[in-house]
Amino acid sequence: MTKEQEQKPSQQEIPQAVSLNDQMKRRFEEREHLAAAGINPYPYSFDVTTTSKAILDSFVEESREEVAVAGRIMTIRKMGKASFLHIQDSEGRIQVYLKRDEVGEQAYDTFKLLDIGDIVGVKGFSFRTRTGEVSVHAQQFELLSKSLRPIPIAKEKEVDGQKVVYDAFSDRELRYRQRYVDLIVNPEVRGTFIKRTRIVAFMRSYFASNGWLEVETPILQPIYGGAAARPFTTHHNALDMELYLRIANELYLKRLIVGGFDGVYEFAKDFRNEGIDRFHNPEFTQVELYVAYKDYVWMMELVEDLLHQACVEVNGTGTTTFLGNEINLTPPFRRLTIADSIREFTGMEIRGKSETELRNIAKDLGLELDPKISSGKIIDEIFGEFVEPKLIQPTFITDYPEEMSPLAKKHRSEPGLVERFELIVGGKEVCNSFSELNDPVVQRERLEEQARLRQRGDDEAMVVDEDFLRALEYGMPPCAGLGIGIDRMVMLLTGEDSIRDVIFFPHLKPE
RNA sequence: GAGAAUAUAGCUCAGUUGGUUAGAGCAUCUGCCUUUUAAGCAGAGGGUCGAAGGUUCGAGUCCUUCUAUUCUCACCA
Repeated sequence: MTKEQEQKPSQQEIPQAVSLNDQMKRRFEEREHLAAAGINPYPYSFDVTTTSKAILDSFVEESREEVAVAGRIMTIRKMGKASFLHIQDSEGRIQVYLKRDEVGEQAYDTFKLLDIGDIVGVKGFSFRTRTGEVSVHAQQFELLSKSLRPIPIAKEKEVDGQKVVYDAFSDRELRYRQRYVDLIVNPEVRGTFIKRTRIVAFMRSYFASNGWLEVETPILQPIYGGAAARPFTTHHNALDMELYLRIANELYLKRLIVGGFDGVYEFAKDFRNEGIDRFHNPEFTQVELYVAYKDYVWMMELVEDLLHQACVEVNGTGTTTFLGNEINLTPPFRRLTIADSIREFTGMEIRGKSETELRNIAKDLGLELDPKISSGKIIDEIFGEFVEPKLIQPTFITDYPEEMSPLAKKHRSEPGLVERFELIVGGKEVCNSFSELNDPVVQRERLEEQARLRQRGDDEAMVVDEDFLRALEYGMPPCAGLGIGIDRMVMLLTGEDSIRDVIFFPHLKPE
């Protein structure tokens, strides 16, 4: 501390880092006033006996049920010697009626110092006001936490049964940067995230009830694999080695199938060093599931059932609205091979075509292609451009070219293809699955082909993972694998149209 | 990475072809009000107009650069 600072006694004890407007200054002063009056602005606990929702749900006229609730003050209407306020807890809001003659003059004077945003505890009884709102008639109340920053006030009004919100806190940047404020002020945000948790919990119980094992595998990986993507790189100091944040956990889960588990799954944070938009966040959640002795046909049925049940679980129906379209998730979903889908939407036949022929087809369709990309990628480009955006209702696209799918097993009857499907909903990929390749010799060939693509300039092609190949050489049973993007699935089931609205703290550049 | 839009009070927004001291509603403060609910009535305070340069007698407004966000495209299982 410098001499200058020492000599200047800080009268208000306001942290320098906090920039103050008049409202904050006032609240800092109020905090001091309360403390000076012997009231701890941050006491230790409060005995809550019920919630706002429970009071409203169980209200019986004239019963004067004793309650103790706590929550954040969201509205205040002072009318001289009595006041109304709404407090908000985790379940919703309830109105509190505070009368000087009831709580005492001292307590009422303290109340008059409080602000919207403060957290209070109230003891009293439930009753219905003259205008009909079930409320708590306070007999005691106390401050539980003083709020020093003014929260954005959104006022609500019922007009013809419709709720109209005035001055809603709507600045997207502020909402994402200060999600805590967003959650306080915008109740539907809380609802979306509760649904997210319920969706994950439902999937977890669905998998567990089949006897499969939830596992954890490394996030820091010496060799990244299991998907085509650029990784984040980091460094381990003690070992002095490069490590990668996983782009997928596929290869580790398959090692566990080799190890003898019949079914394993992991809800995994994956990291991909790519662009950010409303469908991509650099870190995102994916569940991967591997089940021994099953194939991709079996997995399609599982996906249909899982998605439909998850939708019913959170929405009460099998339908949802996604990107402006009504989506019906009632099984069965349409199944279409990728070649048939391209024929349906472009009229072009890609089956059995050479790389040059495919390039010409793409050219005829008006696609400009990077000359480096090979036939699998060309098909993927055609599909992504002309087919995928048009698949609104859930559709399984199946039987991809071998080259696009180095970890999938070759098709049992179609040469050059693999047993793989993606589920497309609303024009977006929701999940990806295959009959897993378990022939170690073929797997080595495929990975070596990937290495060649990599040399040719495809920096998303996979790397040869010798330990993974060694595991396969010990023998992996036939196996079906599945990856579901949780963030997109939550978007689908909640109707949110940006990934930022289903991730609490989406990635933003620093302020 | 490219283009477009946006950035004004705590929140939501006005602000004309550049022209006195930058406005409104809510929030805040003071006073009144013991069943209100977008409570009400009377008064008051609150702004480095995203940042930095420039043009001009004069810039919230025009120009340049920068920053962030949003949207579109590119990238992207």
